[in-house]
Amino acid sequence: MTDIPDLLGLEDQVCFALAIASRSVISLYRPILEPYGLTHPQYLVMLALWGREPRRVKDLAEELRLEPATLSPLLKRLEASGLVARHRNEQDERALDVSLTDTGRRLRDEARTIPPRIIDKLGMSLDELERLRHSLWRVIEASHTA
Amino acid sequence: MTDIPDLLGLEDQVCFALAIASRSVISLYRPILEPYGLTHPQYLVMLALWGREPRRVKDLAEELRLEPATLSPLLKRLEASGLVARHRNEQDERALDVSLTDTGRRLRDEARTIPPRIIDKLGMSLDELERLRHSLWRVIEASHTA
DNA sequence: CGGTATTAGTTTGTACACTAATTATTATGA
DNA sequence: TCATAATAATTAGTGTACAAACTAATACCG
Repeated sequence: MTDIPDLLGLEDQVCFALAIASRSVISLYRPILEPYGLTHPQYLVMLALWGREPRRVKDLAEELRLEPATLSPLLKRLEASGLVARHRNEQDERALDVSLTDTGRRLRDEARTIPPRIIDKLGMSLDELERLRHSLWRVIEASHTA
Repeated sequence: MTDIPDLLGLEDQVCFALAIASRSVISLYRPILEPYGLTHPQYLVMLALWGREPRRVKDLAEELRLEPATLSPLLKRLEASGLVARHRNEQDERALDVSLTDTGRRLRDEARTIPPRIIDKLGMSLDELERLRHSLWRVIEASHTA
């Protein structure tokens, strides 16, 4: 295996760049989301529910690419914040219907300012961000066929 | 604010794509790192130390873009695994010198197979991955001037 | 020189991400 | 019909990432 190029520099690793980029961008959201009492993962859950509700836990977990084990306490905290309600489904008592409260629905209007503020903070063109986003979904898909 | 474009679709968010891409790629490492008894963050620490040792905690934290609060228990566990040693610096007793053990140094040889295996799993060209990596560092830098 | 500010690393607390196990409900097939 | 397999969501356990607080050592400046 002497012909394996030495690719062990930390900054050579795409996984390292992905991890740092993810964390760095998410850290920009923190001060913006804090006044709404939301963490970034909670914000993503809200985005999913603003898009469509009511939803099953399993359905949300799939859309958010999370394990239900992660989502369960996350939803619990959102419910405790009064943004989300969870009710046992009547047709299938194993399932929960997760929906927004009125408060949760109204929050969408305020949340509309968030993406432009982040884009502003980054100072990158929409083109560039769009290209990045596409290549990210490219690698996500590649990782699922691996 | 009626002229703010509605950018609240979950999949429109670069941050979501970043989070999922990061997690997805990192999940590919898990079965590969498991036989070495390493988690992905621990692997990154090892990469940093293989690059240069001994190191201060603060120095490692900066290179890994981690908080010392995160790195401290992480190093503790690596020390417990026998891969890393931590000694109080003699010139400045506040500081630790973090170095590899012989076992830790030897692990580098086995680790050389890891990046090619991941690249193989992803089935993406080196060109494409390199372009991605560059744009990721681009956004990392942008987030730090924000 | 010595009191105070700063620094290095750790601990505590909270949230999250994954794996494994658990409980209750529903689907399946003999 | 009924025992068993599968499913939905939760809980428990481990590791990690960040923020705040803490302890001990060093730097600084009057």
